[in-house]
Amino acid sequence: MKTSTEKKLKLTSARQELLDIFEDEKKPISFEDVKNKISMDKATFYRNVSKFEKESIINSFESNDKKRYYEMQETPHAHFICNSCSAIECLASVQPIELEGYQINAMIFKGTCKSCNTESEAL
Amino acid sequence: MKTSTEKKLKLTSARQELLDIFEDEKKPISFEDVKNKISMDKATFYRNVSKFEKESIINSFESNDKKRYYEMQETPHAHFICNSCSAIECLASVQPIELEGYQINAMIFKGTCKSCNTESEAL
DNA sequence: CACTTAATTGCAACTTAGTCGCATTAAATA
DNA sequence: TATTTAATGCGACTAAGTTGCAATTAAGTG
Repeated sequence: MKTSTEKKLKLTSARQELLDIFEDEKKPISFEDVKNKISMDKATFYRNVSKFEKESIINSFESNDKKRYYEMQETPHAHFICNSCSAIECLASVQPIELEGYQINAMIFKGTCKSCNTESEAL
Repeated sequence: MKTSTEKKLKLTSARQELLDIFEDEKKPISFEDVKNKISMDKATFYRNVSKFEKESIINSFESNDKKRYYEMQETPHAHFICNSCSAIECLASVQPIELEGYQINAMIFKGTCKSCNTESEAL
């Protein structure tokens, strides 16, 4: 990760708090997911993740549930969103796709996840 | 498309209006896109697209702009969402991906589309 | 360290996509 | 055409995310 001076972002306590959380988490998280753990206001949360994203520190995408999910920008990988239980999984094994003329930064698959599949088979 | 009796859905004028629009459009549309063309209330729009989706008549997904997009469920295809201009394109050529244990119903790619790519190169 | 300044914060008010309860209306069926 | 049950319009509501503003704080400078 680049330092705050390189990015000309001040390293405030709110930002440190967020960076710690994002580094601990191994999957994308929404404001809802962290609102009880953090001490900052939601406006501060949103303003900071927005800045982090502009500086390429984190990535984000919208899920099925009208919420935006954020995660550290580390090794690029695809995501799977379950239409049944809304779980989000990171897919390390899926190879990035090439498309003439397009620059692809993210891949999202939707459908039914492993555990929801097994449940419905059991019926 | 299955008939309304098979689906036990009444074929109301609002539903006919929506089906006509979805058949005309060749790309996913949001409520915003059609609100001036339709005569029904927004609650009716949302209730109907929700029923259509349950009955597998249409598909939907969320875009970058916090809006949900709907389209007829015809030949399955991937979608591309441009992070720069928010345009949504249907990608007929992309082959569906298989993933052990998962059932994949939709594939979404995000990045920069052809025209936004060319624009930035021109600078 | 004290001083300055621009960036950041909290707060409250706001915006907007989508939902919900309810009384009214309109399909489908007999 | 009478009955029934689903569907509609309306208005009020919800919740994610945004914005303006005054107060605060990080970081650089002497």
